[in-house]
Amino acid sequence: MAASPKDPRPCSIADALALVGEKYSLLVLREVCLGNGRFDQLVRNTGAPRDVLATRLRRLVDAGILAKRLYSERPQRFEYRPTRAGLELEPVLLTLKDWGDRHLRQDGDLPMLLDHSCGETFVPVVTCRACGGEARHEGLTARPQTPGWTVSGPTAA
Amino acid sequence: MAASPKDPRPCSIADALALVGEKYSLLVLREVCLGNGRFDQLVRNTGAPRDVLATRLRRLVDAGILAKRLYSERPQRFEYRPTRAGLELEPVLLTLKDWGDRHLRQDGDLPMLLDHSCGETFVPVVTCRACGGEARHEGLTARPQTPGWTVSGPTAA
DNA sequence: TTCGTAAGTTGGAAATTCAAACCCTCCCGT
DNA sequence: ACGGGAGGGTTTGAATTTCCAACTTACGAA
Repeated sequence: MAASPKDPRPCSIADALALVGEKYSLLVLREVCLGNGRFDQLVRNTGAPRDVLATRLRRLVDAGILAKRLYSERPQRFEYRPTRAGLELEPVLLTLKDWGDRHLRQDGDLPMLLDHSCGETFVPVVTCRACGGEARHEGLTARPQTPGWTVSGPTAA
Repeated sequence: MAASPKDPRPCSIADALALVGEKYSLLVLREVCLGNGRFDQLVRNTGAPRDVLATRLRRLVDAGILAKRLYSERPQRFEYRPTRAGLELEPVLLTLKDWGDRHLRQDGDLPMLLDHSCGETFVPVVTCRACGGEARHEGLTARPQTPGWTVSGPTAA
């Protein structure tokens, strides 16, 4: 069956959000990346209801973003850890955190700081792999690859 | 009233997701950043139901992420555009798109390419503002600023 | 034996989502 | 004047999800 006229734009952002865009999923990933991968920790730290958490964890494991690891037999107890693919979502968390730090809080009451191995406090900058320059909206041009899906020129503020 | 024992971890990621983490919100931002800011374009390109879209748009405007702009009086017609704060969420979209491109598609069937002003195809890299090095999980140490909220050491794959 | 911990599952009420239809204002062609 | 059609929503009612509390299972400790 072909694309119906009501299909949305084909897009990797949409596909990614279909996996990790549900409520709590990225908070779960945050905790797991912080090393807090046990069920009860995830409940406490994310605020997710236990049943929703169980559903999210199944989905993230199925998607290959998290892996379940046994940390105790008798009684059997598991903990969740990020896979390679999960760790590669960390840049999304870092840029989101930075945005929240800058726009949703005044000044210095940041709930968490990150130290980089270079010795300084970590602040993320998104750069171009080719030239190393910081990504700016005006420097980017979208080129849709699917016939029928266009964009409407640049958007100035 | 103090923090009840069931409050989740204070976190800018959580705060950011409370604003833009609902279904369709980031897709709306994507379209608006592409210059497709009209209601019917947003319906078609994101797939959001019209009522949900109206709710999301109100929220994003209230949050100062989008602004409503009149592009025609008589009949009055509006279009939505990103504010400065909205544009600053673009790095989140860029890193999410890159993750989706790399993990959710095989090979070269990418639905959209970005050209950078340097002349090359744009691929995002998240780097440290201080040293310029690429952000890697092992190079980052989380330092929670709120008493009672800890992390459990590094997480290796 | 009873308590406590960890990792879920279950049941039912409450909140959201969805699709389709509807509304209102205007512009246009005849 | 009349009948579309476009654009930007709102309304309605059914289908899904979410939420919360309680329950379960499997152990280890006192």
